[in-house]
Amino acid sequence: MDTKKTNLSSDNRLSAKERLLRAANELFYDEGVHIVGIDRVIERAGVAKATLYSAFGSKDELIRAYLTRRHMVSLEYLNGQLAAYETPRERLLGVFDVLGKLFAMPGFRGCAFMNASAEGLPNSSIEEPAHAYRASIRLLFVELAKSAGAIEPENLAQQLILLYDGAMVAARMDRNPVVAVTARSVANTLIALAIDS
Amino acid sequence: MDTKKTNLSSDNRLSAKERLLRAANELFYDEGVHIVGIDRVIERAGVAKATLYSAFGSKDELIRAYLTRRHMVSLEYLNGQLAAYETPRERLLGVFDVLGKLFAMPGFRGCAFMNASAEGLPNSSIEEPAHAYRASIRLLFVELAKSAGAIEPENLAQQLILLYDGAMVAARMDRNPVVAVTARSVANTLIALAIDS
DNA sequence: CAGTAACTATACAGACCTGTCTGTCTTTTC
DNA sequence: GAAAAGACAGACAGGTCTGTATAGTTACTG
Repeated sequence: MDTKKTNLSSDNRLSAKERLLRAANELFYDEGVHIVGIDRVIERAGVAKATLYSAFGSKDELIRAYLTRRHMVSLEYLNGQLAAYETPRERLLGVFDVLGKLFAMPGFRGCAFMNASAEGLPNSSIEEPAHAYRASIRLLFVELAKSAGAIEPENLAQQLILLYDGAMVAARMDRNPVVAVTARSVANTLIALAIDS
Repeated sequence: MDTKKTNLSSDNRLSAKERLLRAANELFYDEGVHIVGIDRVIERAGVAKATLYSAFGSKDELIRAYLTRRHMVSLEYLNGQLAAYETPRERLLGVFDVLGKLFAMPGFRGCAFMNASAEGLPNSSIEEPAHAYRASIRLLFVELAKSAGAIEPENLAQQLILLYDGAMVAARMDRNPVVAVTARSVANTLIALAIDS
């Protein structure tokens, strides 16, 4: 009836915890985990403050849950997109096609894990999900490099991660989504050198 | 007499404004512009709060001054290091040698401009010094690429910036300073392809 | 229908933040 | 030596933040 608030994060059919996670995802990613306060999250989620604290225990734990969720969703999305490519070599390049799409999306604000990590104190509890995410990305590149027949898969993976991170930074800070094309082209060169030689 | 506090930022021979800038540089870089409050800055600088506000007007303006100073110092350091190399081509590679040194320094916490940008709201006043810094880095790469005889200097510069940013991110997030070597080696390949062909 | 679990709304404590203001001390300058 | 300028310490206002506590409401369940 009262479909006045139409955003997903306050859809009453969803559990309070789910609405909180969605609201956290939107606000934390758009504005930063530090600037956004608890009150804004519960307001968007349409949830009482006590519910948040009974579900997550602390804001810190909510931030970690937001990052963990984002880790899962991002990897599922990436793997889903890569499934459309036929060979490991095409999938390696496909990563940069996916990046190009992400960069062009409205509201793109860079890598959530880089941003959250830059906001937190050194050795904060945020670093753990950030490391987990980076380990997953690295594993993806290493496995694909192996399957593609790279002579030194770890080395090729590290090179491609450089391009991946670099494209992320340039897309965010220079507001230049086209950098994904440059990264893809360099990746193509490096892959050829790592496989054909 | 009371040389109890021996850190540079409270050296009484320096002006209050200079001590504030040094204290801001240490604290903002180490812990983040958002987490560090005015009180900690003035305490480390050994300066009264009113002095800060008469010199800078606001915390935001102090942050911008910190970034502007850091922009100048970083570029001077980089150019100084590069002067030891003989050819433009060596200087292009030399950038990654300098990065390697930076990454290995104790207290390295990534790029101050990336960090500050990630902490600020979208369209915050922090973005301006960040953009200025990135423009300077881009100009450096483009000029060197031109001098080195690259066929498409802008293209080579963009490729090397990808490596530069990527190395920054990996050094910070993966705590892996050795990534500068990988970046340098890829840069060498790309430079050869952009010049020799 | 009674009881339980979960949620809402709201007020509050305690800490911390930026920025202003008052008043004192020191140093420089005429 | 007197006046003026600048820096000092510290209190304060007004706001925000996290997290807790209280009390009332809804919804399910045996």
